[in-house]
Amino acid sequence: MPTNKPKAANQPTAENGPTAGKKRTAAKNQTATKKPQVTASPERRRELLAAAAEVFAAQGYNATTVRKIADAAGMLAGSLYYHFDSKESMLDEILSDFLTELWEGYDTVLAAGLGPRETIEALVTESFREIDRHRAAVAIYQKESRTLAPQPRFHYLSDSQQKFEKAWLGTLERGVAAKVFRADLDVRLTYRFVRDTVWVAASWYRPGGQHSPEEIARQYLSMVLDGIALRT
Amino acid sequence: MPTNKPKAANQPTAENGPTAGKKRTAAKNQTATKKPQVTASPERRRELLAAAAEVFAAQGYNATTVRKIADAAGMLAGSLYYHFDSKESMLDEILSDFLTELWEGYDTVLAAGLGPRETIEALVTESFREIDRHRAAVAIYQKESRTLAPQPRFHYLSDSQQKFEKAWLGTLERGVAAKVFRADLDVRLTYRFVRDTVWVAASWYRPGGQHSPEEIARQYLSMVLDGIALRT
DNA sequence: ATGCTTCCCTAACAAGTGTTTGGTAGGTTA
DNA sequence: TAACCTACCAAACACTTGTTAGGGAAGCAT
Repeated sequence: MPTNKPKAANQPTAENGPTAGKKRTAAKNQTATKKPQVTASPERRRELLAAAAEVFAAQGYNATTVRKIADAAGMLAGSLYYHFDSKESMLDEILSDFLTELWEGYDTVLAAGLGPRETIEALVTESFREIDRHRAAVAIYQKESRTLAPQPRFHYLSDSQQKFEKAWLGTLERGVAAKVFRADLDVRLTYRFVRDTVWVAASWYRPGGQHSPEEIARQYLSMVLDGIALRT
Repeated sequence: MPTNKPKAANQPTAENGPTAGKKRTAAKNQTATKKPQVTASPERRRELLAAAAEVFAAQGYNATTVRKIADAAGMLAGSLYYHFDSKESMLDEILSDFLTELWEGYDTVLAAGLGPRETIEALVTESFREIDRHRAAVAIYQKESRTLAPQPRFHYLSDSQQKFEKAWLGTLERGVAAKVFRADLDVRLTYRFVRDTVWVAASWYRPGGQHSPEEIARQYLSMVLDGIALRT
């Protein structure tokens, strides 16, 4: 499954033509297990991934060279390949680790059988907690997910987005039906607004700031649920 | 779009000179008019910039090669340099053009002497109109502004952000003082939420969709001002 | 015809890209 | 002691990147 990578840089340029490849891959491909190092300590691995995530989040994935990552980790570029088999697989691991943890939290909330309003409140709070814990990963997800999702390797991003939409949209609709939320608002539009605002917070949130995730969630929910206008 | 065929080439570069030194002409200073082509028709220039903006928005600035831009424009990479003197200057022109137009609209609104709530409404509506007209530029701005702003060349991005914050925050505070907005919400947090949600819309908005900019603004304002919860 | 201008192409260059190969210091085990 | 494994470095390789020279076809003015 993770074996053959299209070597050079992708590209949908219709015809790769006869002039394309220069016989680069020197018939090395036979032993299936391409995994380079499984023996490595998982701790060092996580350290390196954390370093990489910071750089990815700060500079963007494409603008980040493996040499910058290695620099941040205090080693040389080539040495990274003892731990990971490509730059892309680092990104992959960062994102899938994050999403796995995220959905653990979400699924717990969704299985709790709360009412619509309480579900929204719990989801938002949980989201800000995830931002607190995976700031870098969330920022990367925000910036790159749209470009990555079409790639087969990152198909789980699309899956996640669909699950995401289903959970939020479903809750909103349930709330409208239960006369907990207003019926005159476009549910899909509302969903987009809510979703975006929550996650964009990763771009300005700094852990250890003056607002805890719970406080931010409280303020945000107050705004979205009750509005900022003063009732008269 | 006529796909360019001339992708053969790729010659073996006679000697990969170990004489690496040879610093390229940095020429970073833009002290005076160093424009390479002023003679070019401004119309073609805008066409090319529009094409570039689309690719930048879709793939990200760093992930976009000048060859992709040229492809989208139906020409070859080198030909772009007849119109622009660098890839960066294309980005520069796209962003500064957008911001110039944006502030024309904003300044008009701010000078109208409206009340706090009406000012917010007008700003939001104006923002969605700008998204409608400069979707690509807004998307680029969203993705890259944080990385670009520190660079001297893009210092106007920081300026704009400060003006932006001043206008929005000022209006919100004015509204709180006038008892038009709630006093128990953190104004700075509210500002961030509102700002982000408005602009992130550029990532999903498609002109010609089922919602006009004005309709989106209306829905959004309804949510932020009055909340989505049903009043009982 | 000539020259000039506009706009693009061909072909290259040098620096930078992700990745591979071979080596090796230091620890652990036999 | 030797063999072995882990985690890294040094140096390259194959390709892509932004950018530049030189040239040439088409149009216009002289």
